[in-house]
Amino acid sequence: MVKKKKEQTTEQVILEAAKKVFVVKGMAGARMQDIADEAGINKALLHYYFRNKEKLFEVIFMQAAAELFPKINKIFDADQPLFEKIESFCEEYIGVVMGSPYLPLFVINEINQDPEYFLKKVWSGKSKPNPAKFLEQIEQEVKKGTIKRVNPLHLLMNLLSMTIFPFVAKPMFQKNLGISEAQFREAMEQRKKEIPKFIIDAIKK
Amino acid sequence: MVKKKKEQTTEQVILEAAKKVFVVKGMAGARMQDIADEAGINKALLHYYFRNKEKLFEVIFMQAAAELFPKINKIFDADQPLFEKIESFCEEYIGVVMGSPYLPLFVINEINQDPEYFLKKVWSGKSKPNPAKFLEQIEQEVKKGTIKRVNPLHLLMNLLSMTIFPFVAKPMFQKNLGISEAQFREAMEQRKKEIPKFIIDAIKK
DNA sequence: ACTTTTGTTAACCATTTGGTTAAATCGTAT
DNA sequence: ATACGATTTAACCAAATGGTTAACAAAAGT
Repeated sequence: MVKKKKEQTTEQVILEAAKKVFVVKGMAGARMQDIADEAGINKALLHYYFRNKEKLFEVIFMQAAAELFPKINKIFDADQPLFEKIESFCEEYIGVVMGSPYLPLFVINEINQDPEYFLKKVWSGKSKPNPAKFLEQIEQEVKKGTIKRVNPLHLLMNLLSMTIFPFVAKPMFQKNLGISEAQFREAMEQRKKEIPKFIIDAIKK
Repeated sequence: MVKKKKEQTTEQVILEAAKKVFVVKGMAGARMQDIADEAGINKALLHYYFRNKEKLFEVIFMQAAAELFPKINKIFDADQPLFEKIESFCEEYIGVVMGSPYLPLFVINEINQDPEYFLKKVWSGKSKPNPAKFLEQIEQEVKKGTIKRVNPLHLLMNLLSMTIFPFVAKPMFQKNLGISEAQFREAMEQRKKEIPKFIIDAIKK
């Protein structure tokens, strides 16, 4: 479990290890000793760098949130036609999440554990996703008559669901459908194009 | 926290309390003392009825799985035209989950924690979902030319994603979009019709 | 009536776990 | 070399937590 490249600072090694453990086990299930072991260091050293479990968790959680949410904003707020926006969202977002497939479930899970904390800590002003513009854009297209009369909220939910859920339910899908790691990756790769096609087919007139 | 109707047996009271606590906190986060308190009993009595935490958890988890999975089977295996099947799946499944909105995340989460255990314990023969028939049916429709050339796997994923994910990400959606409990319920009620319409629009020729 | 079984409790125990301490070691500037 | 702060460790501590024990009460047989 230990790999200590001399190029990395101890703090980086700890953060990597903590991320690995927290993301898989969650705040409640993670053990400080496990993180120390994973980092190849002493437990006391862990507390030397990060005063306590909560502090360490906060860093990891914020890091994870920062990896997932701002991306959404940038795409939704972009100045782009609706269909292109949907395409680039799927392309980029699936790309990001394929790099860390366990992040979405981790974040969703911890939000569920304490939604208020999340609201305050993560979205205190800056990176708060603002889907209003995207919803507005959908409504515009409806009025222009370029797409069917769809409820923007449901369209947004559909887009996010189809993009994110397969990663959240990954082990379930794999065990149930007998899908290997490679096959899963391939399927997700396909979904970058499949989802936009599916959505556009559903809403275009 | 305590409500002890004399009609209920102690075991039932314990199971209800355990479900409440486990579903919200997860196996790792749940405390036996919390469950005892919630049930209004002594911690020792908890161990009298269920030898240990693992055993109690197993009962709750199996119960939760039994509440979620067999439903899927019955609908997917039914003898019904594809479009109707999609409609009745959304209608019934959203109905079920609205009754216990936290179950899906709980189950998904614990499956993630140990996929092998899940495979053995929950799907040992009987209630194992078998989407093969549903996938086959889609392929038939494609060959008949009644729907577009869609990849059945992706269609299945899309259906499940759109149906289940909003419940999994419920607090996130609520906090982000400023949706009240009532509004959420209303939106989910709409989705019973919205999702089938969306899917059918996407795939019908 | 009384004996046995079942249900329930308070007090206790052992282990796990987050966190601390004081001493040792390493790097670097003087 | 040596002084000194930053880093690292082994040993320790206190609280939390899962689980047990022994005594007691309530039902159920007899």
